[in-house]
Amino acid sequence: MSAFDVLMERGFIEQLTHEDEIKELLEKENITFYIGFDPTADSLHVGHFIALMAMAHMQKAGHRPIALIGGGTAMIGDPSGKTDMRKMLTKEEIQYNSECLKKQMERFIDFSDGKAIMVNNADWLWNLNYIEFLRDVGVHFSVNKMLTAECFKLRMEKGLSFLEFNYMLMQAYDFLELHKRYGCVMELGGNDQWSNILAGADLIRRKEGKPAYGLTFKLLTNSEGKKMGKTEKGALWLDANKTTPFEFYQYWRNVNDADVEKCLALLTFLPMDEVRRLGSLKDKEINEAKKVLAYEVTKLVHGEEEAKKAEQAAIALFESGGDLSNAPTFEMPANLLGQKVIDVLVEIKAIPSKSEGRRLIQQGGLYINNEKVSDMDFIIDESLFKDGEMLVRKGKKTFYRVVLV
RNA sequence: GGGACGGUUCCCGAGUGGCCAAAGGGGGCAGACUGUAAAUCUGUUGGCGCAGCCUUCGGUGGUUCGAAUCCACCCCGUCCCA
Repeated sequence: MSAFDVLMERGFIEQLTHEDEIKELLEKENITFYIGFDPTADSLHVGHFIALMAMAHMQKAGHRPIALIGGGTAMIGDPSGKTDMRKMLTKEEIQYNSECLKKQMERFIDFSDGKAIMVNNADWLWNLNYIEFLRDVGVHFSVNKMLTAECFKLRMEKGLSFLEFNYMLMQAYDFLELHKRYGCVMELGGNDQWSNILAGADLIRRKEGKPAYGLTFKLLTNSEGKKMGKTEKGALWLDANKTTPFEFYQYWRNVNDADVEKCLALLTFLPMDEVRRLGSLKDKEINEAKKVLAYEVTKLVHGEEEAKKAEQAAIALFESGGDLSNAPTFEMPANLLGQKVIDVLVEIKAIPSKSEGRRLIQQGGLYINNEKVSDMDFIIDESLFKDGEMLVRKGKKTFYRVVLV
């Protein structure tokens, strides 16, 4: 089975520059392709994870991936599909972020023995000569055409700075550069990158007279078409310090019934027969599929050990039994004993403000050791701790293990 | 550079001297119903020593008993003209 068939069957593909040619190419040859990641934050998130999965599938099929870190393009900022210009990052921030992304990617892709390449476009973008670049690359771009590009549509209403307008040229130039250096013939990316990918492929055809291809992935959306991978705290990060393995596990444990199969196909390596079987489970049964999904994705991102811990914690909290020690934990200094719940919870940062705590109690959403707290002045004392720990529950799904220290 | 219009609480967006912690929607949180799902319904959504008080409406000063609302200057954005 070729990489093309795998990506198609698992539902990765949204658009292709040349469907038939790409299909044939991926069947008959081992190619070099690239995916770019701009270091706009110090961690990758789920959106990037899809791309990494696609990269891994391609690599398994014998193709050579180039993971490009956009240290240069992050200096510009991609306006594609965004309503406003992003905050400009400093060179230092970008360098720091680049290092973080690099470490994360090494966990998913095998870079040993030249099986994959990692590059940073800062290496060639930071020292570009403006005049040379304009004469060399700029001539090949039509402003008229760019203005009609989908990726700028939103910005034609709210304003687009010249800085960001240049992003497309930078990315196109990357593709050309990788083509020359490594014989890279294909760029993959999220569907929001379609215009940029086309620009790069066009540039190679014009300047080199050689074919270049592009392919975009479906954005991870739920059955209502909304972007997935967002939590109340923002993105669902791959970094354990930004999104804990338990939170990460719970996110997938709670996906909509309708999205389970799609997620299994995109985010795990389970065989498609198994994916389809799990996806076809109905009603309560589908919870089994969700457990598999949560476990598998967490395993890929955080490793088997963390995945098991997260699973254990979930069993302990929701099904009773299992090992509680892996549940999210807060430490409570012993000198807080004798104070009101609200004060204690705010102090250990389990809730952000006392007003919120009062609201919780008023609405009957706070439990200690599974008993509802209805008294605003409820006192936390030592008798609540069994073996030095107490279980606080906020609403139905948020649990904290509080440990006395 | 000239002119027009804007900058409101997490987001969108009403408010144009006191009745404004500020309509409405989105999102969030909680409750009911459930399957740790979805949909639906209800409540809630600045902080605190919570029948009261304190801090918020781009910034700084001013007018006024009283300003998100009026005035001055400044900063930022969009549009039109140059």
